[in-house]
Amino acid sequence: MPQAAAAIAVDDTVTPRQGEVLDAVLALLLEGRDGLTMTAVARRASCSKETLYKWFGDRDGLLTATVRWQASKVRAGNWDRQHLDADALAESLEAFAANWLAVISSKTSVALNRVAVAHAASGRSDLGRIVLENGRFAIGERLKPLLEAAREAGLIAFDDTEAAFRTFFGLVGRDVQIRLLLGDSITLSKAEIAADAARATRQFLTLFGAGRPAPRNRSN
Amino acid sequence: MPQAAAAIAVDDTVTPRQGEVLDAVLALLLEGRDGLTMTAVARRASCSKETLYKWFGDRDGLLTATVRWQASKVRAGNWDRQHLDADALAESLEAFAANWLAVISSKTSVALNRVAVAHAASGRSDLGRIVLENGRFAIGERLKPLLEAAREAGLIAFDDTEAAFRTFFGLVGRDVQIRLLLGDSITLSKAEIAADAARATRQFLTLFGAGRPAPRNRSN
DNA sequence: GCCGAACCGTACCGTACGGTACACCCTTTC
DNA sequence: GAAAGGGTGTACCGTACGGTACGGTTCGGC
Repeated sequence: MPQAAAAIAVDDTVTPRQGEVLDAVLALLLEGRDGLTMTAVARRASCSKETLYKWFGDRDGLLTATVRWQASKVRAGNWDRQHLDADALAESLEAFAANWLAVISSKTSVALNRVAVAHAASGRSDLGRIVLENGRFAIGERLKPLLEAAREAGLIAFDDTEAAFRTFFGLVGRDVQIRLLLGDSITLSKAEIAADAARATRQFLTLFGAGRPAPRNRSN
Repeated sequence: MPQAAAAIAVDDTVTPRQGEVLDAVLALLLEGRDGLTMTAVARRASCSKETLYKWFGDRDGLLTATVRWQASKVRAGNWDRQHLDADALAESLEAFAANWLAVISSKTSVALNRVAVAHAASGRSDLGRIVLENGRFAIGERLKPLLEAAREAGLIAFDDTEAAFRTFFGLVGRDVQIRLLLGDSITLSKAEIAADAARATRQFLTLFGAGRPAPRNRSN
């Protein structure tokens, strides 16, 4: 059976040793500077190139496995379904926003998104799709139930869940991701992330809140 | 004088023939598929590689000149300073939003941003900086005077102009740019762009409007 | 103790591409 | 009409990198 690579492509069963290899790819990746060659990966992971090709098929397979590997690490926590009142909603939204900001501003996310963007540019857009599904769309699917539960509880009002989510997405992310991808050296401290998450949540509730809107804030 | 390239790097004086070459780069670029080699550019532009190197120094110089060339083409219109009332403000904001959406969703912008992102990944981040300056920051500097004039006219209220702009940016762009960069095949028709621009403007005025807020809209 | 499988390290191959050199051509100038 | 300068087309070089082959080593099973 020559295609051990297929096993990795189909399910996410990764042996510990393979995990080490993928961690080496990640390490190399966020070292940046174009260092991501197959030879470099093999050296870093102390394995042979032949093993890399046996396990992952080719360079794209290795990158794909790495993206999946990283995605499998960051399955973030969910929200608390019962007793959803205004405070709990705001808290959950803030948590989502803060988590999302922390993810997109991490070096790992930036590096992986850059690779995926470059990959998408060259036609075969597998990586782009995978990153999108595990990032933008995954958080959408996780957040939408909260939004709809909050709507049913009469806390917020909207017609189109997708549109509401996209607005939230925009309020949270703003220009952060594109700036980071393009190499702008902004750094988000934990405090800034918390403040941004709170601001975005306030703004979102002002736009979509059903009862009396959240207090207007003019700064930030 | 061996460095004709320096002349292009410093000012934007581009001869018609050089413009043709840069247009060839753009054409090749949005054909995608990794076709952007120096040989391909030379063939497409019917010039010799030697000329390319003489004019632009090296591959990076050619890309940099291309980005500047494209940026010099899209200097968009400004707004009308006198008689700034609520309607004029909304109209100007919508025009900004629509223009910005049209730009970022164009094939050219996507292709150039992808190149710049890949470039930023490899350390030397010249292209990323240039794209950022001509995109994200340029529109910021053009929009901020409008926001501040509107504030002085008592139409909107905010403390931090930059923060207000970033919120507008987020409301307009949402997830469009990252999805396009990652290869998601969303297309924005003129009607959708207009609708999005109107929605973003309504939402922005709801958040920052000083008088009675713009009418809440629950759909879209 | 022997076998085979898995794997490491490394040498090697082919190719693509950035960059250079050169022969030829066309136009302008004196 | 000869010389000079700028440009085209092409052949060429060096290298980096994806991918393969192979000898050597470790280790589990019998």
